[in-house]
Amino acid sequence: MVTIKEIAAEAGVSRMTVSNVINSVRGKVSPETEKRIREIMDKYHYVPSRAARSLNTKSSHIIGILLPIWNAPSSGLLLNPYAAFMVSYFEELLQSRDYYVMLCSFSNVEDVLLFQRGWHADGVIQMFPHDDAVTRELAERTESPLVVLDRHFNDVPMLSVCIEDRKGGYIAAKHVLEEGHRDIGFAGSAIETSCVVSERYRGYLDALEEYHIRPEPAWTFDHAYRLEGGVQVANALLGMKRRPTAIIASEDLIACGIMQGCQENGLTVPGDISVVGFDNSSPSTIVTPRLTTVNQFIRKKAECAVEMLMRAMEDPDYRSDLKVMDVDLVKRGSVARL
Amino acid sequence: MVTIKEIAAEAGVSRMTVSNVINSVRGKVSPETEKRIREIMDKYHYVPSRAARSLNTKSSHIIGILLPIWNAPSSGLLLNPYAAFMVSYFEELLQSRDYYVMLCSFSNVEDVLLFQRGWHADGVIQMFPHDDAVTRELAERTESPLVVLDRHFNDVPMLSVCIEDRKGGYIAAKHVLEEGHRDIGFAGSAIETSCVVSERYRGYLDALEEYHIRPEPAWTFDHAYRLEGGVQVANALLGMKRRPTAIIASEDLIACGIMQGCQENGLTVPGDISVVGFDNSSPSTIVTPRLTTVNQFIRKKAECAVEMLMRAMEDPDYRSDLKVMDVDLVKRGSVARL
DNA sequence: GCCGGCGGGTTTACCGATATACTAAAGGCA
DNA sequence: TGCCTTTAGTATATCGGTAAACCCGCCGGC
Repeated sequence: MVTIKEIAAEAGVSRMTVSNVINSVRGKVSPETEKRIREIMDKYHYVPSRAARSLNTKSSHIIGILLPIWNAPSSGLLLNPYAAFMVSYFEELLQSRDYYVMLCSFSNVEDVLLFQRGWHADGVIQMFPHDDAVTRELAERTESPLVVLDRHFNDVPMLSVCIEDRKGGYIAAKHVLEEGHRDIGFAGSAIETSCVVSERYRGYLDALEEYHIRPEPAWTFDHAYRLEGGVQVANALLGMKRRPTAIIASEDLIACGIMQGCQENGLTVPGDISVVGFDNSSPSTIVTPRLTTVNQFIRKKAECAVEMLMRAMEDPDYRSDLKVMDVDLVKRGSVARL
Repeated sequence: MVTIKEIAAEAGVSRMTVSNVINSVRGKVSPETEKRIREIMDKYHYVPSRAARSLNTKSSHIIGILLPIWNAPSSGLLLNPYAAFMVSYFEELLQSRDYYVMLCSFSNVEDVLLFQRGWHADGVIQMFPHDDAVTRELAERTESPLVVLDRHFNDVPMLSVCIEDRKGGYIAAKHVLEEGHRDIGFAGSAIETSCVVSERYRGYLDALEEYHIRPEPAWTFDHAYRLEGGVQVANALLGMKRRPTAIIASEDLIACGIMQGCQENGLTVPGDISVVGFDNSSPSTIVTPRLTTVNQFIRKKAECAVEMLMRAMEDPDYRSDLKVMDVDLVKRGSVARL
């Protein structure tokens, strides 16, 4: 593997001159010399070593994507379609700016600090902050700029990109209300502990209140995790004397589970029950009927997070900000007019 | 940020002694000295710099995951659920061995070489080799061990992990044959150009031949890409005077599209038409009825690829190998007995 | 004629670790 | 006692770059 030394030797200049060519330092190298050096670099397909570079410049060009490990191994976050989209967008946006994505699964804050110190990551992004204590500690102790998705604390300086969760819950419920539904349930993964879910739930309550409807406690389903959680909700629904005519789910996958559970037991969607999802992720178009869902602009969210990170990397005073991204409703086939 | 120098100074030893502690070199440091040094390292939360390390050891501990860019940006590979699983498993398996996953999207071989040279990646993994010319060139020019998924050439030394695609196509078709079907179609994304798909197609033909059935050309659908491709196949099916009673898809998402297209037009699955998918990826459990599909052991495949890579990194002579992973059929609800 | 500035370089030190070779003291054995 | 081996280190060079300071010739201005 050819190094800057060999290039310099062959060009008959010092290494520093080659370095100046690499970094396009203006007014340091004559056009002829530059041309000569570039030709030699091309000839040997020379690429400067990132490791050697980062040693001096204190900039590794590595961005860590933090993937929390929940419990079992291979509970990998990427298994969530929304996360997979996110990572994919991050990779694209960052690589185009010459930053590279390194994945880092972690179970506690110490793991992250180890990662940051070891790789000298220029920045890190945390997705799915499921544990507030961890997120808070991370925000306080991180050694390079951190952008957190979907969570923000006002009492700690931190950079966050969130979405209008409450509005999302609201427009989902409002939509079914406008379609004539009055008996509306809610199914969420962790209404109590997950801030995202509780906000969505509050939005749902807001809409009901607007129509002077008191929510029926039996129709609020907590701890409905992923597809199976949705199926269980459907089973519970099936056993009820009086059922809601519509149900709002805190995530698409839960909505899909509800649809599946209903359809497998003779209830049609949206004929017997209307369902609204949240995220507009890939499952929402796969099911039949396609799912009406609250759309997050994932791409814009990713762009926003990257912008924040880049700015924080340049400006050491930029360590506290919150961007809240809008949401809208994608009407597809899972809601019927009553 | 504290470095080895400060640790050495505080411990009153040379940096080399600290280095020996870090690397647990036996018989180089007395137990007392080691204890003292470790305490100081802990006190400062010292973590050795990977960049500095890799400069000398020629081992960066970076593994690149190559994500081909097909055409438009954000055609990101991770959007494919199978790919997301794979990357997630790689990340987990590699990090537990102290190797870190760096994502690298690329549109040509030159991009990959730049990546490898720049980061001194210890190894790279290519997923979704859609272009044989690129894969071949990559295998020839790669600068660090390369493991290719789902593609192998016998005339080039290369390390590959494939699956029994032909067997997969065969058991899918055989299953519906055993269930009494005789009019069986096939829908694939790129039968001609994608080796994976063409093998699956051949397996399908094998099964038909075993039952002395001549395939009906009108029931072979090529260029059915992703969900929409499947929907289009369904639409084509709907317009036919004589329809197959079952259809084998080369990927789950296509199968889901077929199901959706049929269900939206009054055809029931599996009542009117049976569908078999391929991959056993997340969409297969989301749809109703759940999809009968050919299962790849994705986790095992990932483990196998990682083992190969590790071995190749140790043994410079290990540069040609092919592992073919088994497949089986997951019977769910999308196939009816005729 | 002298000084300052600029273009186009070079020299030297350093980033944070490791490899290699070397040393000094202690222990084993004849 | 002398020689060899082992233990526990140190010294120095090096990995592949970059930062910072310095150098030199030339030109323009006063």
